[in-house]
Amino acid sequence: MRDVAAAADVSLKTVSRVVNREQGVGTATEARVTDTIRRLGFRRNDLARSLRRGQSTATIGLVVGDVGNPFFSGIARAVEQVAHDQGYMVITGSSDEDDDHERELVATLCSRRVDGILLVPAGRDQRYLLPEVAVGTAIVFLDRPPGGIGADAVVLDNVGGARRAVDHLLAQGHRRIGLLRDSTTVLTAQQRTRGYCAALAGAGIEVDQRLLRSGLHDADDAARAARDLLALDDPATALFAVNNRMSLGALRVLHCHDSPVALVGFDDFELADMLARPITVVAHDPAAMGATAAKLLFARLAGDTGPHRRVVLPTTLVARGSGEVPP
Amino acid sequence: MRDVAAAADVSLKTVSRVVNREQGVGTATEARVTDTIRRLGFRRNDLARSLRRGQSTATIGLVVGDVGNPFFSGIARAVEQVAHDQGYMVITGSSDEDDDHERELVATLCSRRVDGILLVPAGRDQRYLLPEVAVGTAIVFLDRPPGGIGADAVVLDNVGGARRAVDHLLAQGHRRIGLLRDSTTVLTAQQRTRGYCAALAGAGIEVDQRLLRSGLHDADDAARAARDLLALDDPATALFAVNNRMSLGALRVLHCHDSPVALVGFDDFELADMLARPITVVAHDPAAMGATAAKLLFARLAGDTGPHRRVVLPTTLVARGSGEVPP
DNA sequence: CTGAAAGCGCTAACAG
DNA sequence: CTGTTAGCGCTTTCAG
Repeated sequence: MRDVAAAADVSLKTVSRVVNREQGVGTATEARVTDTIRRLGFRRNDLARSLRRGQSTATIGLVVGDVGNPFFSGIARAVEQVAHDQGYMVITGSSDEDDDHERELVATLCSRRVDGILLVPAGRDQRYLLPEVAVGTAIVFLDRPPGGIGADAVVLDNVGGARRAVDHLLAQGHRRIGLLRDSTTVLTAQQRTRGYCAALAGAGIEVDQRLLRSGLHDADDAARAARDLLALDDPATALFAVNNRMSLGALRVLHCHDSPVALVGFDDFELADMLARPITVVAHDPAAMGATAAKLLFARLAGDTGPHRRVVLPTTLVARGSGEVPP
Repeated sequence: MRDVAAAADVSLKTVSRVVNREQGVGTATEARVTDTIRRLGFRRNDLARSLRRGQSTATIGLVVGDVGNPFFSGIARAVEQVAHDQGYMVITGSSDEDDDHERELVATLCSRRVDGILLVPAGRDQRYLLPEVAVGTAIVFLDRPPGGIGADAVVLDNVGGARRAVDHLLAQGHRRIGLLRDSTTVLTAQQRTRGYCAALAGAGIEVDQRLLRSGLHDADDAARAARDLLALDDPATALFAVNNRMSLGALRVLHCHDSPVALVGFDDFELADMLARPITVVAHDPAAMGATAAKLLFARLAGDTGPHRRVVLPTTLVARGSGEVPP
């Protein structure tokens, strides 16, 4: 900028005015400066700008479990869209559902002075965020509510959705319904398990611990667990998968299984309706979740200081076949 | 930092030393400073740090067509992983395959002084990047080679992959093979069309322009075009879809079509093998592409000044059924 | 309409 | 082992 000023024979401030389209620059001067800028290939340094202005880096952070998972990439896409409309960029990080990794990502984002953070928490305790909140960083939770602190959150009706899924299986006459779930620490898995238990309780069925498989990290784990459940002395006749990866594993097993086994999965799939055995799911809208959370964040950045809000998005049971198999 | 220095009764520089774990601070002093930092909730401002050090913001930019598309989110995930290993974060942006949008995103990234950019170009001309390259920003192209400038690139064997796909259909006896492709400006679509034409030429078949459908922006467009092709007086007996969205549209049509029509698509799908009509695809590895490109970028950032490299990743034809249907 | 000086939060270079 | 000074590239404040 100094170089531009020297070359155009004006003061630094004048260049700054031109760059920022401020008023009060003579047309001739402006033309000369604009020209010099182009000639020298000058580009404003937004780092320095943010530093000096002391606020708004026009950047928000997004921490999800894994951008490679369509659920999260759907969120990411929507967030990016809203951010772009506001002139913001987004730094995305995947926590791999790991507590420490989550904290590390958040810390880095804060060090870079992002204006706000959209967080899908992996851990159960986000008290580590208290200093950041105090400093004024806006934070909105996605998919799972905050632990140990108050904050805005956009979540799904997990208990209700799971309950409806399992009720649906019960209505088909199933009594032995296996549960496939990932890490027990992730709150959504817990809530969906609650829905599962509530449905069974509603039908007067006691939960058989052997039908509950936890700590499954990926589709392969889920597939192994599904095979297990179908090989029990008193095997499961139906499966409830708490998320898309669990469903994927289950699908892989059921696809090669002779006697039909019922399956309902949480999270929808792109090709769900065109499968050999179209899968019945608890569907919801990841993009709506991302967009809602992002809008909430920008409302906070715009000065909204109302009480913490919790938005609960609905889920719908979409019957496609795999859930309508009798025992 | 000044506050910490004052509160701990040391100089600014000493705090800086502690924060950066530099040598030469008395254990007692260090403890005092560390304590004060925690007490005051101090966090180093990486913006100011980057500004002062004059290099490395430890951030790279990634511009893709649409993070919501599994092809791109697979890339994003791999890029993020490599970046994280290097202590970098990544700012991701979706161009929506729009030329202007691409330039705007790149400009913003440059203003933020990212150390490097991974770019899936939407447009055909990236000469606008010349000033950035001159300034030292590292740039690696993904999926499509640069236009008008020299730069590293990681691409697929598009012509070869498409040719094999169409050869495969020809081997089944097909003579009227429809082509579904998106924007004609996107180079990958052009190359895949070249492969299509080459295969037909190899079989001594002239290209029928009515079988070529271009400018399809999404799966819905592709579905409409596919229906058209099957409703011709002399209808297509097979379809070649140039990417996952085109395939999706075609699948949707073929799924409800009585007489079987052959289909081969470029890009693999997660559930491809479990579909009612398992889809034959030209498969490749998006994650490998992202990782390779990211590693190339970091090699450049580490000082590699060799000539521009072009890495061509292989494609494989995976026969699953939809491509093995006779006319 | 234009410019000079000060300073954002930090680190590099040099003292002590 | 610790402190002082200058300055990264920009904007803000105030004075022409």
